[in-house]
Amino acid sequence: LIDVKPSIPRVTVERLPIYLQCLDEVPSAQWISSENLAAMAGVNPAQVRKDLSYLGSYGVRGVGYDVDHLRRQIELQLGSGRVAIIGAGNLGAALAKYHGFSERGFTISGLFDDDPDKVGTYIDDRIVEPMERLESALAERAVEIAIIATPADGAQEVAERVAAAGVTSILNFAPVILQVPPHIDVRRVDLSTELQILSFYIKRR
Amino acid sequence: LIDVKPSIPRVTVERLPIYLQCLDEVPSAQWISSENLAAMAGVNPAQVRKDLSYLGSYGVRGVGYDVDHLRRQIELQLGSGRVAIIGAGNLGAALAKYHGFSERGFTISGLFDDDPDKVGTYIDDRIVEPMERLESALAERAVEIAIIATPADGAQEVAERVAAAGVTSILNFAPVILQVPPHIDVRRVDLSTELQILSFYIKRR
DNA sequence: GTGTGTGAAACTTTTCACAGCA
DNA sequence: TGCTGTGAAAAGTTTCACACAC
Repeated sequence: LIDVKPSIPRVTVERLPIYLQCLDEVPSAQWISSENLAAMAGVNPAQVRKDLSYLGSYGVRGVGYDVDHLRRQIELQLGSGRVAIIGAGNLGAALAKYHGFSERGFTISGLFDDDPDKVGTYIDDRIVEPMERLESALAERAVEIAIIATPADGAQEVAERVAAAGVTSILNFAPVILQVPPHIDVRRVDLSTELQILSFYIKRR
Repeated sequence: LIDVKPSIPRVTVERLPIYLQCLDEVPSAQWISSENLAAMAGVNPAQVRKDLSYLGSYGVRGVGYDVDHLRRQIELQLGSGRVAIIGAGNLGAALAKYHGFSERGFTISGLFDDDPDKVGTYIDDRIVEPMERLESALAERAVEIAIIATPADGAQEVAERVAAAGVTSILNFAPVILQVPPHIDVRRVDLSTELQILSFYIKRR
């Protein structure tokens, strides 16, 4: 047991998508320095170099990073996958119509709702399926990520159902803190929370 | 110059909305221990105590925290404010219809779009206003936070316009990294980014 | 010369552990 | 006795600064 930690720090993982987004604005077949990329991403150049060094040594000293190669390496780490959206209300429907997911390699493989008036209707050529089919559909289609876009009061139950169906990653838009077993990975997106944080700093100027 | 830092750490500010959300699930006129609140929030009890101690000493030794009092204190810190939504597409419209903002004390004081077909229409009894009126409306209504829900290619320009109009806090849903002067506070919500982070950890199990 | 890769230093955040108060 | 408030230790993160490769 000599050394056992080649793993990428959590904070670095959270910055990789930012670098990828910045690289999209740079022409292919070009080189970029850590200083330039840092300016685009709004971070320190040393941070860029350290972050990218976790992926391997892809830079060239005296030159910088090959934009295309770097983009491919980051995409390789972050990957892609099959997602299902649970809840076809305002937010769920907006997510179903959003095409940014597929640009990043994610496929929407299901859209579920418990409202009988919505089930069977189409949102942007994607049919709304009944909640009864949730478990079987997730398993059949090998869905890896569940997006919870239900109202607050249904979210916990949905989380338990998708977890029981074998999904281990959840993106939660419902304004509740989900209680899940430790092997389930939850990320939270809460709109009011973001406004509250901004508001905190407005008061302290 | 003896001591000059009573300020609340950034990470603590980001957790306060979580505690507030947890407290909403607890009956009023009750007491809660750091251990219970920590379990609900998914953090360590010592962290809860340290976070809350930055707000002052509101706990009672041997008993815990008064739920109502704690809720009021956190709300006092996080506050409320007037927000405008720029972009009335899928996402902007969903945000305009979302009632969670007002439950947390935020008022939507304007919804703007540059599509002449949308201007003048109503989304959930809120009228869509033309982009020409953006600056004057933000100033007149003393808007403090701008929510950018435009496509990627319009976002940077919108950020510059709202900044020029005096708004110093931006919640950005467009999938670009905004370039803004340092006194502007930007928070980013990017759906693909969240999926990519989840996907990274799926690959490493 | 130019800009990466990386140890070491500085700083931030989390967790421990226990004194102190109801 | 039970649980907070908080110094001090541990862990994690950022930044510096410079050797080294192109």
